[in-house]
Amino acid sequence: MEFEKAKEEFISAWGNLGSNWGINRTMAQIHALLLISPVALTTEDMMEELKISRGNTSMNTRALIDWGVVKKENKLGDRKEYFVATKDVWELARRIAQERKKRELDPLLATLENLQNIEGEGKQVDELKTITQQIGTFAKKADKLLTFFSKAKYSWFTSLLR
Amino acid sequence: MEFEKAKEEFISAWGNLGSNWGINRTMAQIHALLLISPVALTTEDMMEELKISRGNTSMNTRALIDWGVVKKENKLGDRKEYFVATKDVWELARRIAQERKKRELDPLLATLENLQNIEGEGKQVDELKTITQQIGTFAKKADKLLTFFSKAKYSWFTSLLR
DNA sequence: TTTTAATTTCAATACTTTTTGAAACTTCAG
DNA sequence: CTGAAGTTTCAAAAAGTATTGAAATTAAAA
Repeated sequence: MEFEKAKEEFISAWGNLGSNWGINRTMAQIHALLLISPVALTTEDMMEELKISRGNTSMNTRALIDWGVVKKENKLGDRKEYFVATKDVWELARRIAQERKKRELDPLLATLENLQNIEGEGKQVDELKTITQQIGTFAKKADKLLTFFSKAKYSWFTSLLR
Repeated sequence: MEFEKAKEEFISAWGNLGSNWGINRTMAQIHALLLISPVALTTEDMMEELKISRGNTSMNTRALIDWGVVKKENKLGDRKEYFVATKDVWELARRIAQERKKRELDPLLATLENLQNIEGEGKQVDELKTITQQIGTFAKKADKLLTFFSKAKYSWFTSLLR
């Protein structure tokens, strides 16, 4: 396969994966572009490659920096900002896990906590109590696992498969 | 907390969680409603409780059935269809993992496979090759793990935490 | 078979999210 | 300080997604 074609395919695949994950398409595409670039890129470079506006580029590189998967770089004697992605896939997975835990699991746990003391009795109440309790137990385990995951070494992940 | 209030909170929390996962809000809310209901519900029941249209209810219960987390039930001498959710949280987690693997990981693996033979040489090509290869390795491991997960017993999951 | 209850489909509409682009802002150099 | 290069913000527009509601379909009952 020709290089340009392969590059497009990769960027598009990463964009798709992102949008299934609640990460917006452009953010994922910028990330893909940085991942495969051997050098740091400027806002202009990204705008040009992905045909997106300056504003969009700015917002989404910032979001990537917030996720901790992209860093700014400066070059001496150059006023522009340059961006590079963390190339380590394991590190990337950890960051994503961490961020999603923060956004999804933590609020769920808080709500379930809040639902602890449901008043009244009867079948309906029992059912609600049972389910929230079960989900709570499960979510706490998932939480622990994700916390561990986001601090673990790659070798731990690999060893799970044996 | 009063029962009605708790019920609303739970349905709303589940709906939120869903929409962070690329599952639409209504689908998740119907699911929540069925999860906490001690009896099977009809389309009418769900429409009324969630204030949604007949069409919406129909589409989303069908989707839940496709995901394998809701089942139809019939009552003798009653023409209506009744719906129940799988109440087993572990079973639910497995189904979701399975479905998401199918939708996200499998297509990514296919694309990476497709990107195997990139023509040309130079830094850019090398970088693309390196990254796709790394992601491929990681994705294959994640795939194995998810496959295992979606077939495993709850006790396996629990034992991970020790 | 015909009638009637229930369900599904889908074009139109409402709603949500993303993207643009230009103005405001920041920062550095002269 | 002033001007130029670069970056960020945000209201408005575009694009994408979900929801409605009524017509079409299906299936049980009479």
